[in-house]
Amino acid sequence: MVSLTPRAERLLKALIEQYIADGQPVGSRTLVKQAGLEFSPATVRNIMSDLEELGLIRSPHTSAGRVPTERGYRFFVNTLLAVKPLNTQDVASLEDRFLTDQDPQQLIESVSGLLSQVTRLAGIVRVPRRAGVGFLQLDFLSLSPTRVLVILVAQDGQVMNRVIHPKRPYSPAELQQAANVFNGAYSGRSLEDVRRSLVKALRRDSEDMQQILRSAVEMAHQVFAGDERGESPLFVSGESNLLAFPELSDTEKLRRLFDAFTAKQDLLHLLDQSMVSQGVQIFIGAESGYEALESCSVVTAPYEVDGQIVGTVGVVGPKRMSYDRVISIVDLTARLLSGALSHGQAG
Amino acid sequence: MVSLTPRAERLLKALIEQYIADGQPVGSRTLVKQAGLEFSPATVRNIMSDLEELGLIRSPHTSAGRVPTERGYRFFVNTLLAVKPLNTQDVASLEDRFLTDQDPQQLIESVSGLLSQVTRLAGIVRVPRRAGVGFLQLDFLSLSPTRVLVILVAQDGQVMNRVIHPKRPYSPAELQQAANVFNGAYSGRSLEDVRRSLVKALRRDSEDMQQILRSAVEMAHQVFAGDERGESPLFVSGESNLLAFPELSDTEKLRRLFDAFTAKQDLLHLLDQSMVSQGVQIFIGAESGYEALESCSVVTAPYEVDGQIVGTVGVVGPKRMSYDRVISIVDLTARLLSGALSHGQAG
DNA sequence: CCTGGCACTCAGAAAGCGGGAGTGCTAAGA
DNA sequence: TCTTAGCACTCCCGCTTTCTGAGTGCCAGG
Repeated sequence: MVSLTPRAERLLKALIEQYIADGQPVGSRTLVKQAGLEFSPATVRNIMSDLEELGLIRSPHTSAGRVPTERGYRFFVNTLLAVKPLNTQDVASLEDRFLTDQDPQQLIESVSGLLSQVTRLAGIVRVPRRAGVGFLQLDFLSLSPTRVLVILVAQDGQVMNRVIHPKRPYSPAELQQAANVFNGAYSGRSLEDVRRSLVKALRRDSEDMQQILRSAVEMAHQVFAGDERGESPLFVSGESNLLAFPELSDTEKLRRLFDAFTAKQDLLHLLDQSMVSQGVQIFIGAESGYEALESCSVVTAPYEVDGQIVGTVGVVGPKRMSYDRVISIVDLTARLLSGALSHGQAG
Repeated sequence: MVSLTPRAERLLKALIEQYIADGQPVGSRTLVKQAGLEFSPATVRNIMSDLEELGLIRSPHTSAGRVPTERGYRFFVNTLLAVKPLNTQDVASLEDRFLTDQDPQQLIESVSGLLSQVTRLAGIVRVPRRAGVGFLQLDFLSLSPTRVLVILVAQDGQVMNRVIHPKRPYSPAELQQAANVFNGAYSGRSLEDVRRSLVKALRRDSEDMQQILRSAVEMAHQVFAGDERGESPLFVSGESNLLAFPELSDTEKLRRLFDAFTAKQDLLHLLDQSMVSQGVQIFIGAESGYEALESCSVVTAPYEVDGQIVGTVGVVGPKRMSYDRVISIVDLTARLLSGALSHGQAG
């Protein structure tokens, strides 16, 4: 870890803050004026020269000011950044958004929009994989003779549903019975567990299994299979906010970035990475390891249900983002979401 | 309506097709070569001059080729365009996408992604308002003493759900009973209808109403209320495809366009407009009436459930899109979706 | 070790300059 | 009367040139 004189630190901090504020390379003169430093531009130039040697800042070209490098940003967030608490108004407006009695799935999805709105960057949310959750109940509902609606409820209140087309018509009574048998057998076990049992049950296909239960198993298996290949567990909102940043307006890069938002693969990996440890994590530029994100920084924080990390929320923006503000917001959001999802929580 | 000599029509058609293909203003010489015309560039220039007077084409500047105006495009799609059927391969790949046993809601949502993939433009989908649909069944499921999951199933197989927090704990048996009573009273009626009755029931709050039914009404009312203020009924996908078109790469316009995708207000109005009549509709540039869309064309088609128009699918792209292809795709998609959503449909 | 001074560098804007694509017009030919 | 070849003209585009100003590095004096 680099160590700097207090003066150099102060200067670096001022420089980065200035650059974050207006995106222009900052020169010695402006820096002195803006930060109200008590030494001269020439001195500042000397110090900046040192900082450049350390790889913390660089000039885009000979006679421009200096710009932070990724290392500079990293040093900044690691040791210079004082994360100041959000003002109470921001806090209140965030809290408001978690007071609704929403279906948890929808609440989670809405968080990406929330984050993008308050940060004016792109918000992302990693939705929990449902496999580990407990299975609560299965219902069959006849829509028409050939179409049966299967509703599967998990213990955390998430609901999955799917229309299936059984090979022969079933009466409502038969369906009811099938559901009862099924629920009796599996209620309370984890989805993963149920899934494994189902696969085994289908393979063995034992004679002693009642016809109706086998149908239930088949149907439910379809639902699980659908869940498996299912929708991407990642939501992105507010991509268009990023168009406001000139440093991201290179069309080719922009396209790559937006493609990454659509493909979701890279982001998903990044968010999975951030699920292993608690608290806010920050990936600056190439640190993420993904080319499409090399002009961006990503700030993430995992959220929990009943003490167990199940997903991640985050924000994607240009490297020159207001880290202090963004960090506070992401952190608070993750905690509010955890609170809203955990049991024993009153509405 | 303008009327043109057959030669002029042929020329205009060739010019627009050429311009759609490569986005460059097209001059008399290239036009002769490209379209294999049997007259000379000079003649072409004369005809182009006429077309320009009619406002169908224009030069961006003195010595560039010609570019279609909106009027030109309009004439093109109205009278010159022979919508050729899609090749069987495209048809097959589209049809494939509608064969899955999906929850209708999800199927509808996925169509915007489908459209954006096959057209390489932005796909949009207007989701049905649910109020008119018939109500099928309500279920209460106890998640914890203070949290009850309400599951509402509509006759078209759509499922809405929401966690509510009743004022006092209810036993599973009570909940079951409430659901039974409720379903007995309302099953088969339209959501709109149920909603109205609920409001009335709550107001009157009659003594003869059993306590448990009243709770059911209250809970269900919460669900309906949630549905009311509910999520935006519009889905957009593949916005990033539009970044590939240089004519849309003006940052300011792009930003407006993407903001329109996020705000959804304008698009929603446009799609509602297109729901009033059947078949494909095309809005070229300013025809849509929305500033953000003035560099774009929008192609839409409504889809139906059991003969009733309930929503719209569409595509947003630059004015120079392959109208024939896009029209075919949007049309077919709308029809496949209608088929997949209508009853009596085998899987 | 700080600071004023000074020469130097270089991006970016403004200006100048072909080259070339494409036009409109005219006059001759069918 | 319609078509076509010819030709002068226009004006965008890409190129180079020039100029300016912001900012630097370095030196020498405090």
